[in-house]
Amino acid sequence: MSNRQIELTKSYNPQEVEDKWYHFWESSGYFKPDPDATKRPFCIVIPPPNITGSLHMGHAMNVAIQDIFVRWKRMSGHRVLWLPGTDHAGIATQNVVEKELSKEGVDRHKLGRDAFIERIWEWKAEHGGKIIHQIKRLGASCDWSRERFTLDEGLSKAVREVFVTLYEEGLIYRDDRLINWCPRCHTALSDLEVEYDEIDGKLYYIKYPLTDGKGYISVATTRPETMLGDTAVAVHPEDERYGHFIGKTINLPLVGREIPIISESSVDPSFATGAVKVTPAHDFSDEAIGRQHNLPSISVITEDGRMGIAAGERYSGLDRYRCRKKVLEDLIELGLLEGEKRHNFAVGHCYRCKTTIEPLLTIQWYVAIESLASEAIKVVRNRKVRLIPESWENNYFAWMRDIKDWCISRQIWWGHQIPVWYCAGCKRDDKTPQGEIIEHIFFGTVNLPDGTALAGGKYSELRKSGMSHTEIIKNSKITRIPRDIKSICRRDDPKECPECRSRDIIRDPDVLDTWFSSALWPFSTLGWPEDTEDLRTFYPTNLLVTGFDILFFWVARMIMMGMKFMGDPPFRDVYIHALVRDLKGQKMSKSKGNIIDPLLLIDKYGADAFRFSLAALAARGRDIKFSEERIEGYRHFINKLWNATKFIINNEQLWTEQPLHDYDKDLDLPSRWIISRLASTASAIDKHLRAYRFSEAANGIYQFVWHEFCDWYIELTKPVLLHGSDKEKVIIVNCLFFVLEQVLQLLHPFMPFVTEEIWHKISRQKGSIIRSPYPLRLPTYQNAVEEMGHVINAVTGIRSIRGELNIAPSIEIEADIKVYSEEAGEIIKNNLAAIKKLTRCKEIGVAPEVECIKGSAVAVKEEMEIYVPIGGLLDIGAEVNRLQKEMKKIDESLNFLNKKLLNADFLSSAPKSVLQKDKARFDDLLSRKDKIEETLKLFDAVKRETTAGPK
RNA sequence: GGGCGGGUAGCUCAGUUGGGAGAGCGCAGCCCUUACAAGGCUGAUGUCACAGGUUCGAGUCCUGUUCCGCCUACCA
Repeated sequence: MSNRQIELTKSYNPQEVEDKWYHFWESSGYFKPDPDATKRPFCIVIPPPNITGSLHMGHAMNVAIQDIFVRWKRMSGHRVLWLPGTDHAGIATQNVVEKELSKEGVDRHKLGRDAFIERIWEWKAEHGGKIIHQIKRLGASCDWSRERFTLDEGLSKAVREVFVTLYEEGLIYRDDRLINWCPRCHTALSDLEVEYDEIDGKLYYIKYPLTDGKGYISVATTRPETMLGDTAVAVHPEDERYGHFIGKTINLPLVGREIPIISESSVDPSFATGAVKVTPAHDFSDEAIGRQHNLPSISVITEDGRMGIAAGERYSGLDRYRCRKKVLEDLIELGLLEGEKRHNFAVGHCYRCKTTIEPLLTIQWYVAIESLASEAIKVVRNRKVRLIPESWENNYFAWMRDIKDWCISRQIWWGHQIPVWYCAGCKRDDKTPQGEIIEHIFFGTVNLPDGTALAGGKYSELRKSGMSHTEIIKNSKITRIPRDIKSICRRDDPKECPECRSRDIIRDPDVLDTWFSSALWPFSTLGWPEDTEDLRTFYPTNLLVTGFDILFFWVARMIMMGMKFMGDPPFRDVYIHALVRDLKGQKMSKSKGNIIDPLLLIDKYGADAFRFSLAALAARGRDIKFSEERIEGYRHFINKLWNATKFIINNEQLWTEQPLHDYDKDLDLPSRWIISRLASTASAIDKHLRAYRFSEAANGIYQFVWHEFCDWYIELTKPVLLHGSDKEKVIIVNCLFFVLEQVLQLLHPFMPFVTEEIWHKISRQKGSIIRSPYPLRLPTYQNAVEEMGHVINAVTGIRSIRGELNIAPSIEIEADIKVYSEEAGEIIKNNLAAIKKLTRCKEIGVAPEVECIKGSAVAVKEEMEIYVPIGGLLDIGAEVNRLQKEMKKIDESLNFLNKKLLNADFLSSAPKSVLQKDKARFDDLLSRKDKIEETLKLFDAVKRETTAGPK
């Protein structure tokens, strides 16, 4: 037996222990996969957070769920790897550092590409670890020795390999198309990176005069400035108002261009004027019309969101919004603005900086997505990849069906630069070198030794004027490389053109979409393209935990790339958790100011309470409205556990540390009961976790610990500890410790810190709870639950009487229990001490025949009637009231059951088990009804006596 | 316009194959019973959105209606 002195503080103090245990775990290597190769591997890769980010509720939810799962799997005997890392987040990171630079009055172009990238690495070293540190505070048991970053050497190699392979197979190509352009970030964006927000705008009606002078046609537009690039007006072929105009031409106001009126069935005649101006270079639907009708595309807006030369001298150089104003003014002056109307419509915004997107005609790199997508659809369809909850499958399929080629080039510097070179020396078909059509636009101007200032020009000319190759590259803000220039794509950086040996090769300045590297995450982090031990062991990974907001951005693309390059999907299960919203159900966002900072919650309540709340709230497929009150409740739960531990440890000197098995035949009913209940709780939790039902798992253990272990079992041990024999005490203390240990283990995945802290307070345990075996296959004792039910009924019966009749706890009462069976009587008698203690009774009589004494309160339970004689103290009216209320309930149930049992159809078609259950219940209710009726009669007699008065 | 999810106690939400409606918080009453007042005991509260249907039996399955979210779409 132990003679250690263990002291527990009055309440649990998370701040004091969390850091300590985290360091202990990490430094002891517990987060690394178990070296035992016979264990089944289990692997999760973390959704890499953005290095510029800081932890928000979404991350917290995501990380908490993964850690619960990982810790559970680790304890269940798996060789677990949870692989962490971060994402370089091209645009976001570049924006952050650019902002920092602008405070110093520096522009990235002044700094130059290499120096700027160097600067970002410095920033990353200083601030990039912030979110990792925050994830650790949640208790995340990631293997940090394997932490990866999307711009790591290894991951970059993977990106290069994938790009070159897809390029060689023709699945990566370059094309001129209309794309979503952010004029502020100065880059192309993929369709997914555009957010559409409804805005209060205006619809302007503009008169377009016919060239033949016979009237005009009115068009409606939300963007008048784009009219400068109009190349047609479209009307519906069957529109009676306009049919006769088709084939005629318009004299485009302000520009003077003659443009045709074309017939286009996609035009809705009922909307606005029914005539649409067509600007193929600045509107996606117009681009489609333009292609169909072979219309020219005239770009009138530049990459800066200003009007270009093609917009005409009057407007060139103006910002797009200033130009809109000016166009409108000019139209008014000409009397061509017919009117304007309020109009709400959706406008695309950059998801990073919220600037209004400008559709621009540019040349970009694309991934041909169709063949990749069809494989990715297949594996979800045949459930090689399971989406959980399944309802996301529909969304997934819908998106994959309509998927468009993926624009992967970004006009920024931070990221994986595209491994493509263009040779200035190679000759084109007309024998002129390619360098003559490669155009450079400089940042500012470059002064040549002869004094001329250059703002850019064709590569060949710049070379002729004396600039070196590197000078040209360094000063280029924009490099325009037309599509017909041959590209050189290599696994190694070429030093010269493989065809003409020219050293004037220009690398494509663009970098890849960050999601391109994220798409490779599940295998690039494990070492691919090298054939590593980790890759062989852990790929395909078992589970991906993510929010639905990146289902398409990331999950779908990982599946595509996994299938393409590994021939196997990157994970088996995808658990898609809900979004965390505020109490009103609104998305948390900085602009709404409704953000709850998870770190503040951890400071205030501890990581365990916070994690437990997240788990308890994580019902499948539903958004979570988060409230602080809820955490408070779970902090109380931790405190409850802490105090139960205190009680148990107070009796530590009686703990023999022998396996409970040794006491098996001497266990009393409450002990057999609590162990049986523990066993079913453990298996229920296991079942729930397997099915990703985190809330049920959390609530199950909560219910057990608080309302069975603490409310009943610990209370029931008290009389034994006070009055029992030494042997009884030893047994019950061993049982207390046994249950506590199992409870800690069951709870550990949910609340790692407090369970580890308590685990170490218990002397028997060596090492960390983190690698202790998760409780499964615990013993259960036959009939223990049913038998304990009698004890509980007796106690609650007496307590109800006390409570409802307001008998002060200080008053000790007597009670009589009339039992219906010998077995029930035995059980009650065997546990009488406990029942007395829990009901504050000084005496309880138990017999099959007990008669109701006058002035007794009555409770009728299954298998027993309880009488509490309180003589003159009894308020007969109140007691009659109470019984009548109970009668009413019983009658209602009886009616319901009676109807059912009289129904011939029910009797013939319901399963036997249901029938039997209902019959038994009916009989029980009926006998209870009889008892209560009897009692009521008795009271009636007493009442009459009292009213009649003594003679 | 299309798709998805949801309407269950005062609030926030559970409710896995159809078989007597649950939890937490809040509320009311009584209690500092030597682990815990961040606690204990007792109690009250529901036309499971509405209307039909299938079934012996529906919160649960089907159809329609309605309200609320989210995603998606080229009404300029």
